[in-house]
Amino acid sequence: MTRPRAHLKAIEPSRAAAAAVPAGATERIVDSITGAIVERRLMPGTKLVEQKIADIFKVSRTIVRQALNQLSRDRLVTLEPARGAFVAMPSIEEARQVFEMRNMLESALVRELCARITDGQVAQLHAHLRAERQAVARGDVAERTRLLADFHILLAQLLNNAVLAETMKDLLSRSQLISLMYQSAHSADESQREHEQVVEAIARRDARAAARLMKNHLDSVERNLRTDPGVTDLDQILRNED
Amino acid sequence: MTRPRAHLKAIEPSRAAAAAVPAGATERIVDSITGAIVERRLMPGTKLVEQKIADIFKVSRTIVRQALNQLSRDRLVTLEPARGAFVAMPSIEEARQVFEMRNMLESALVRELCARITDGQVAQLHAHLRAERQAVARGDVAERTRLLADFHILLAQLLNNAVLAETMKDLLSRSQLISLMYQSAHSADESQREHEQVVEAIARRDARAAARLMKNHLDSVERNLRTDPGVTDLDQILRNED
DNA sequence: TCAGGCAAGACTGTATACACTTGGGCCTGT
DNA sequence: ACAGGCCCAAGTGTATACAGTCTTGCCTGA
Repeated sequence: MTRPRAHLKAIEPSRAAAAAVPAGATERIVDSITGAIVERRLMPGTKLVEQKIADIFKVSRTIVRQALNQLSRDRLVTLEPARGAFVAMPSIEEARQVFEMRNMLESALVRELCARITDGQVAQLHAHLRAERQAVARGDVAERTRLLADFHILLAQLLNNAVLAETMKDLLSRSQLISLMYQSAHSADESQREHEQVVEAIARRDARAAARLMKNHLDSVERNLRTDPGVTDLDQILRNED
Repeated sequence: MTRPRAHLKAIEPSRAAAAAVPAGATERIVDSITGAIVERRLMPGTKLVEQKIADIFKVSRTIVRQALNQLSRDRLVTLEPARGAFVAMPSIEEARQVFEMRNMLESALVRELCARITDGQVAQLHAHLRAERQAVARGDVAERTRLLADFHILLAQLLNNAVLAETMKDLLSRSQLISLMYQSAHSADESQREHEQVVEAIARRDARAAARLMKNHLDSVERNLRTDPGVTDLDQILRNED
């Protein structure tokens, strides 16, 4: 089983984050790589060589290893003993499990939200939807992807539950990795409209409808995954010169 | 704010796990410390000094740091920059959040289980309940604590969902830490009986009842937490000579 | 021509060394 | 007697060195 070649320029410190607190060098690397993965600049299967990353960020391998360990706990990276770290390639079965769990959590989440949400929070949701619409309209892929994921995290945050929100973040980054591996045919446009419907139901405090619409949304995303990976090792080999 | 003194003998390699695969030295340490925490041999707030742990396990600090990092991501350990690692002291608010999330997840879990569980799996549950009863009857505190927690993890496993099961493991160890910090008045006996009721409903494939009973169970556990920490820093100082 | 094996390079895993920060005891001055 | 400040021990944070393992390309022999 061969692996794609690494194009590690993809994770360069990108943002002005470089000038940020020198503390949390590890976190800076984690964020950069996470970003690179969900924004599809690092493809699944790519090998992440410690020394190269260390050079890019001007730190020692010690720090890089810490970062890779964290990423492996988020399941964005797979560590193979004595072989190295690779961008994860979640299986179909794992995808099923992630979506099943999201279904359970998010149905319960919106039901609870209907019981407790304030008008101010509804306004927050509407503001988020507006941002989503704009990003979709102007075809800003990176931004719309981020916003469509953040929608679900925002729902968790509105319950004032950091524990839940953290879990949602994990599930969402895994979901994004899954979507890009199994090239979702689900259009951003469709997702966005489904978000609108969910919020509408929440605004009405209609728990039943909200839960049903959320379930539909998640099912629809999952159903639109291609059952054969859009990204295979072999596939990567054939197109790794682009 | 002063901290209790460390009695780090509590985490000695304990089991014959020492003879296990030499690979996964890090994991061995994580397991030992996790065990020591949930079995109350390490109290919340205890400082975990890297070199001492390294000596106990005969490894370098490098390995210990990896282990402590993992534990901090499980929220069993808190890392304070340049000060060290401490057994976590979850707040009341965090406890609320953990139980709220468990409520959402586990209600949905048992509902789903009612729809899909096989007779063989019901038998597995009955076997587990039998083990619980025996541990409670013979007053084996460590074992009954483990089994009462494993019950919830077993439910997740029966759905054939490793992602969910992993999350449940996390939530359960956090719950155990919470229970021991806020000295639960909830008797093992009562918990055990509530588990019986949940399983009975599942065996009947009565989703409504199962979800309701599970919710009651979790609420009852949470309600029985003392709202003032049973373990305080000060408290620890006063009794740290025992 | 091709399979098998071998050796060199690349990379990971662990230990160790060193710099820096923190906390506490001791000393001094009032 | 007590407050304030200095200094040293303890411990953490990072880099580096070294040992072990895996990969790959080359060479040999059939």
